[in-house]
Amino acid sequence: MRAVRQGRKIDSGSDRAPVGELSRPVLERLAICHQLAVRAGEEGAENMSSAQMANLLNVDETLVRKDMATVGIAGKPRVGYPTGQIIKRLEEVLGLSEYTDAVLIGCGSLGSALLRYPGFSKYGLRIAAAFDADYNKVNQRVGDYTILPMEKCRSVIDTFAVEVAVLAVPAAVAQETADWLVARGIRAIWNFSPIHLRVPADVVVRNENLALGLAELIHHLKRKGAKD
Amino acid sequence: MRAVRQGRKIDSGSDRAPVGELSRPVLERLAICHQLAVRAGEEGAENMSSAQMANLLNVDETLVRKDMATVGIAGKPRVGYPTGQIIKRLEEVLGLSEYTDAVLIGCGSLGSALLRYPGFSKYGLRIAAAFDADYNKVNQRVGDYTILPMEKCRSVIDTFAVEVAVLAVPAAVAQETADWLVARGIRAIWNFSPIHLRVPADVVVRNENLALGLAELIHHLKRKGAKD
DNA sequence: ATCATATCGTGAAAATAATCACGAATGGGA
DNA sequence: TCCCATTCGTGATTATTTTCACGATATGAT
Repeated sequence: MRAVRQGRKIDSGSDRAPVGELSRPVLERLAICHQLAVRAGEEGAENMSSAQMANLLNVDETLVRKDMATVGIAGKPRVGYPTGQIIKRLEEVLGLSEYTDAVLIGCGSLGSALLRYPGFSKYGLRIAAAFDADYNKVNQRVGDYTILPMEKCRSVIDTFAVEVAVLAVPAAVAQETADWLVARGIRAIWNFSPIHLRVPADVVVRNENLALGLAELIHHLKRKGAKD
Repeated sequence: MRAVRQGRKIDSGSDRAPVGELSRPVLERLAICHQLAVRAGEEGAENMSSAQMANLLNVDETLVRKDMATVGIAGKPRVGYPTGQIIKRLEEVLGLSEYTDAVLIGCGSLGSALLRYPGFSKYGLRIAAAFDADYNKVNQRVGDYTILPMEKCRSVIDTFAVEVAVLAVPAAVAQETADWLVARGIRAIWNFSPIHLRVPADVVVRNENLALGLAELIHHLKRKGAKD
């Protein structure tokens, strides 16, 4: 049996300085470094140099060294940084090493895909239950989950002390759903609706805005095309 | 019947200065401003002030004014910026006003969800066809599409002069699939695999890295929780 | 054992991004 | 009509992020 309580350190003895607030660029690079290290490890590499990582990240190698220093990963001259330590330490820092419980709201096509997405559990997110306001969807099975009616959401949040919600509802009801969740104790929202949510200052929102990604991609494509 | 050729301006007479390279932060804010303006417009607002947008974006209002200036949107003192013009101009700048053709590779749960996602066409991306290497999936219908075998991908790319690919294949084959696509003329990849792709310098990649988003969300949640 | 070289670590400098401060313009009310 | 409050526009300043420059250190070859 496994502890369910999220957000608690499972003191494993190797905790280092808790690392202060990390800025977005740093966090982004660290997450990518984690992936790179995992891949390198799978390919048998014991170490990675800052130059290797920097090359893949398209930044100066100094910056990678600074990032490593920020989270307390030490390298060795002429060798690099040990992949094992990169992976382990970054999983601590990025919060990937402990499970976090979440509820998923909205089981349309995107929500259903997220429910089936194996990556979540790999990255430490455990969907406690999935909900939909549409009674036609309630009781349907999606992957390992049975869709529950919104009425039951409150008790699940309370029972598991869930603080994170994955929001995949239509744009039209995204804001009101977010308000409802916040009122019921949700402290962090991973928002997949194409709406910029307005929440109290003590609630964290990450907008996974596909429109934005698309805009950025197309903008760059056009720029490149124009250039050559 | 509709023109199919993508990437061509449908000269509508209102083209302004083509706007140089926009940095990522600017692009991000503009995309959000677009959404805000759409919502405000739906609620009947003729204008938005920089202060309103800044408040929703959590930045200084000056910055919003600078962004507007960057893309050539003018406001009026005491009134603000006309929502209609914000929407129209930003759709031009962000490339949302003309259709761009794309192929979608990988029709697993995420790929299928993307195929069904109505937001794409709203934001100017037209999926020409969807492909999967798994013959069990070929000929299945997903939304409005029939999954095609990878063998047919090349001819679709050539026929429609497709430059954009949406990549939703498993991590293990993401890199090789990307290489294959690039070799066949794809110039931009919207990557949903949890892998940092390596591509030639003249190819644009946008990594829609869910693990990264999750890491950022959880990191901030922990920070907040520790603070109060 | 010593040297040459690759790579880390870090303070200084440069580049980029965001905010501040304030003048200019506009619409509404006395 | 003229003033006042509001909001835009933008140069100067500050903060943040990235790169540069260079000394320190460990490994492998002679």
